[in-house]
Amino acid sequence: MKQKLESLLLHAVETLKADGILERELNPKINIERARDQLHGDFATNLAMMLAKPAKMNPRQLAEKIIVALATDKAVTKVEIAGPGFINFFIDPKAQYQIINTIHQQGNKFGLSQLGAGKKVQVEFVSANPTGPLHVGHGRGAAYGSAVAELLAAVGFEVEREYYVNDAGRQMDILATSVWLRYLEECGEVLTFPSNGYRGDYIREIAANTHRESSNEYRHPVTLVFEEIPADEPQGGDKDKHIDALIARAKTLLGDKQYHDVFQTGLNGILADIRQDLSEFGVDYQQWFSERQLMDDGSIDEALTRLRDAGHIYEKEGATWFASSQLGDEKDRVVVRENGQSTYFASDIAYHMNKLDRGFDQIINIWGADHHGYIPRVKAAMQALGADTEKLKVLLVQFAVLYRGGEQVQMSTRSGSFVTLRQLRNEVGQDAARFFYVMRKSEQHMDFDLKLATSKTNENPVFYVQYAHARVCSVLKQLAEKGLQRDIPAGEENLDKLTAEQEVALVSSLTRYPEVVERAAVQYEPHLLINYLRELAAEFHSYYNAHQFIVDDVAIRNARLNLIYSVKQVLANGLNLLRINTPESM
RNA sequence: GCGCUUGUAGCUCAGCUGGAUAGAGCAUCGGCCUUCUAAGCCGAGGGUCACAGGUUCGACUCCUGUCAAGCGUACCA
Repeated sequence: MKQKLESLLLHAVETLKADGILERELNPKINIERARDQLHGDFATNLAMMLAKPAKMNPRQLAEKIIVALATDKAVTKVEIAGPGFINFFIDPKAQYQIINTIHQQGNKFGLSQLGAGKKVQVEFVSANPTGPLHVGHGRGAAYGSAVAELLAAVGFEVEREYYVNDAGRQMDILATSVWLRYLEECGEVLTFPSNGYRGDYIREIAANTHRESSNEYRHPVTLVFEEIPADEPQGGDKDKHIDALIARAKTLLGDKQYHDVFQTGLNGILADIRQDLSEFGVDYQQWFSERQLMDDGSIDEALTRLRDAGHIYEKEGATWFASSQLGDEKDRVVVRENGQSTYFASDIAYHMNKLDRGFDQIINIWGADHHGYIPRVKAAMQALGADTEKLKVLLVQFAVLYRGGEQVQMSTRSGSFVTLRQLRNEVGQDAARFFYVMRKSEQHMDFDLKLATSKTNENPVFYVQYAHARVCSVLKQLAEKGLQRDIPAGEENLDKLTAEQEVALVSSLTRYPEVVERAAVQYEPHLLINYLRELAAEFHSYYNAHQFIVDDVAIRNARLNLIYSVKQVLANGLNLLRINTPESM
């Protein structure tokens, strides 16, 4: 419909040019939007106001001329000038009603498109360090990232979902050592757990499993383990020196092979948990990409060599630096430390080189907002590698600030005091959690009161949308119980009987669905889809209360049933896209 | 200090990429179930869109400045 109006207007502009009213060189962008108010018809354009100045006419006069030049079209019943110079179009309801038939034909394919034309897009999200279970902060990235991925897939992109596993670095050593110390406790050793170790219960579980499976294989007496280890902070020492010494001790006492075993046990245990958690949350990945692999297969060396060859690398104070400040970053960054170890950033350069080599047309990184300062250096690295930085899109997700009954909940993986995603899912339910996370714009700071979310689950808007779906199902069930059947062709023939205010509104909303999906996908804003579903549900509930569907008049009955069936279909399509269930009864 | 993000109803948030009278949920108040699910509907009150300038036919939306909040500003990951 929009396209049709656009071409009508383009023709009108050409006519005016031919008549000498408009200058030949003018090439206006035709802007057509849906009218917000029904009084203003269905669509409106601001064309006359845009052209008023170059044409040296007042907008309303020009609008009149445009309308005169406009070719007539069956679907357009009325065109009028309004306000400062809007041209409003009123569309024949009959043309709009066709959407109901379209929805019947396309079913769960309605709303899908080929906009993406099969372009390859990678969406990397969550990628939380595997040092503990996912907490509610990660949940937002998980829900948002998967919604973005699903939307892109729906509009025809070939999407690959990826989780970057930070399985290298000091944090992981701390994790391995924490597991080992808990394991020693399982063996019966008595020790003071380092203040900087991971204290969560999940570490004890992993340690207990290890002990069950391997008995005392990794056991060493505590006296040996802590011999000449610098004091921990609570004992007046330095917590970092303390834990680093313990890591080194673990490596010597266990040897490479056994240390690696313990390390791997910890990593696998947590990763398995994360994987299961996400899968249960409706988030599935095609790829789990290991940071350690980049080190082992020489990718990091290769990336640095490429940067060096391109003249972006220099040595200073014993370290190796990437001259990112010349490519838009605030300052240069270390890639290889004085001690010879590469930095996390070096891994990330290699990782992005790898992504580029995999031939994606678009690379989307979804990061926590606390990483925003990181964007310029990654873009700088991509540019230095000779890539188009436009290929990379970083979407930031603000963290939710957690409250419990008005009091802020502090979260720290290290101390083990945090609310896990799993707890949240169990408390508020799968659908509510997903819906809630995606409901708000991703860059919006979010307050999340757990007490409110858990105590008043009925107020969660997800039920409102699901309820609309269930109500339609219920009507269709009632129909069968009354020995009646939905006559689809009869409904199609009588769509013009749908003249009630609520019916017109619903039909108009149904026609919007494909546009909403496209917009939500292209702008990476799944909350637009949520808003749409809430509006559609509201219009349906309103309709439900105002009119009876199973009426004696066969023509009206079937027309109405076709309409509400279409509503159910679109609600289901939208909820499915968001991986939210569509209950048939509630 | 500098940078990024945000500031809209009592609270939590939308506002369709510059359009017509700024919307919804919760909370408050008043109505609607002997007929398809009341997890619903109908209605009322509630706003200096942080503040001040600017850009133009028109600004919650764009620009500048001020104020406030969160985050960042490592040879941590």
